[in-house]
Amino acid sequence: MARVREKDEVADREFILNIAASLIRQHGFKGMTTRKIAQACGMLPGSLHYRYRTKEAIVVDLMKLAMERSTSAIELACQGIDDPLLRVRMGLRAHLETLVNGNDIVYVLLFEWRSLEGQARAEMIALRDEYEQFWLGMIKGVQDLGLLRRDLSVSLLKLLSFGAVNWVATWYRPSGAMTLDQIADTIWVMVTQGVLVPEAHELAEASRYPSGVPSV
Amino acid sequence: MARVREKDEVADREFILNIAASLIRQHGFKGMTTRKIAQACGMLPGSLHYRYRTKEAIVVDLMKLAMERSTSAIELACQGIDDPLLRVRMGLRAHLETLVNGNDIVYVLLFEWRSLEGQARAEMIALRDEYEQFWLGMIKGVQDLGLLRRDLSVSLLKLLSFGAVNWVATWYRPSGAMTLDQIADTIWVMVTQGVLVPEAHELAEASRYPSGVPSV
DNA sequence: GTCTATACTCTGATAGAC
DNA sequence: GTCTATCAGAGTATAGAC
Repeated sequence: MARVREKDEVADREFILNIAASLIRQHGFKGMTTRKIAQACGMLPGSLHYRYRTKEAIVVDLMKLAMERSTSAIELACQGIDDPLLRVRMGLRAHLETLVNGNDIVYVLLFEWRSLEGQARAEMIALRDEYEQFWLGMIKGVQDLGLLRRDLSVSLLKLLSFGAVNWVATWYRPSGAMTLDQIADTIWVMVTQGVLVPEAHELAEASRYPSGVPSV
Repeated sequence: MARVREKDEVADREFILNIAASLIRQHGFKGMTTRKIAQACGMLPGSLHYRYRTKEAIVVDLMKLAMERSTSAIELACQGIDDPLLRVRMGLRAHLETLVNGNDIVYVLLFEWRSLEGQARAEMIALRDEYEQFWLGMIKGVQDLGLLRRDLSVSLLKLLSFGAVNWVATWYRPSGAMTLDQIADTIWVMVTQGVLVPEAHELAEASRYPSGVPSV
């Protein structure tokens, strides 16, 4: 009996949080109201307040769920793969998929954590850093094989490729011309080998700012 | 007399919009209140309402200003440069600089346009598309020289590199370890030549998803 | 665990004096 | 062009019945 109850609790939690995430994505944190969540869940505001005592508590729980989902999706995708290069490629694809194909929970985690303040915000930043640390480890696996250019900062590469991937969520539509596989493959080619034909690499390296350009 | 007045008007406009952008970046569109803007401008709410009849009108004007600034910064940076490769490199650097070193106006344009609804939203999307079209032209200049890999979509490359650049605004701090020049150069190397040593390009190309991985 | 009813606060916007 | 004063609505959160 206790087990059945527990299952229902979890299901309700995800149901509520999915709706909350969708509303936050549409209207932002301040634009999402507890009334709207309750209504979409078929409850009245007072009932939702029984589950979550404050609006902020909903978002904190939502982001924890997003972190769990994202991390486990990547771990699953990399399971049993030893080649560090392929691990990154698989992880990148898994990250992209949970971001755009799951629901709005991961999107909210990545784009709306600034909405939180004080303690809740610090907590989220810590969780996010942990997640990015995970990525850093994967990239370092490639570095340890001596496959990374030595003139580039690893943590900067992490942030830049993270940006290319996460930004996809701002424009991707399932009905669009590009499939997720095409996008993931193009990111992979761009980041690992660059977008220029090999013959042009020298030209790109040689391009220098004209004199007189102020340093930014 | 009329000229002096006009100068004051423009100055006031930018003053108000800078403050509004800063507040939106901190609290989101809904979290920014007209009262807060007025207070930070040393006005009372009624006075601000005389300048902008609705809250949405403030944001629309703000985004128009952001677009003007961003476009003119890039045009200035590319002025007199013929090499398409260098044009992109200079434009990218200028875009990055107005995004993180100017003030919060361009940030709000790129990250908060979803806050708008209806007519105002459509207007902003049109302006943004125009801006991205400008970038597409620059990238096509490189393609016309035959320097771009032919297996990649140009508009996808635009979106992906746009993502890598724009995401910088979410983590960059002027006091951080990286200078803007370092960041811009690393983006350039990553996007044009890739982050792997040339010897590893073959490995990256050869890495294939293991069988049994469902297509996403 | 859900409902009803409500207290309290903040918000965008307005009207009219100066 | 700025101020004072204020309205009507929406927001979070609460208290207590069921």
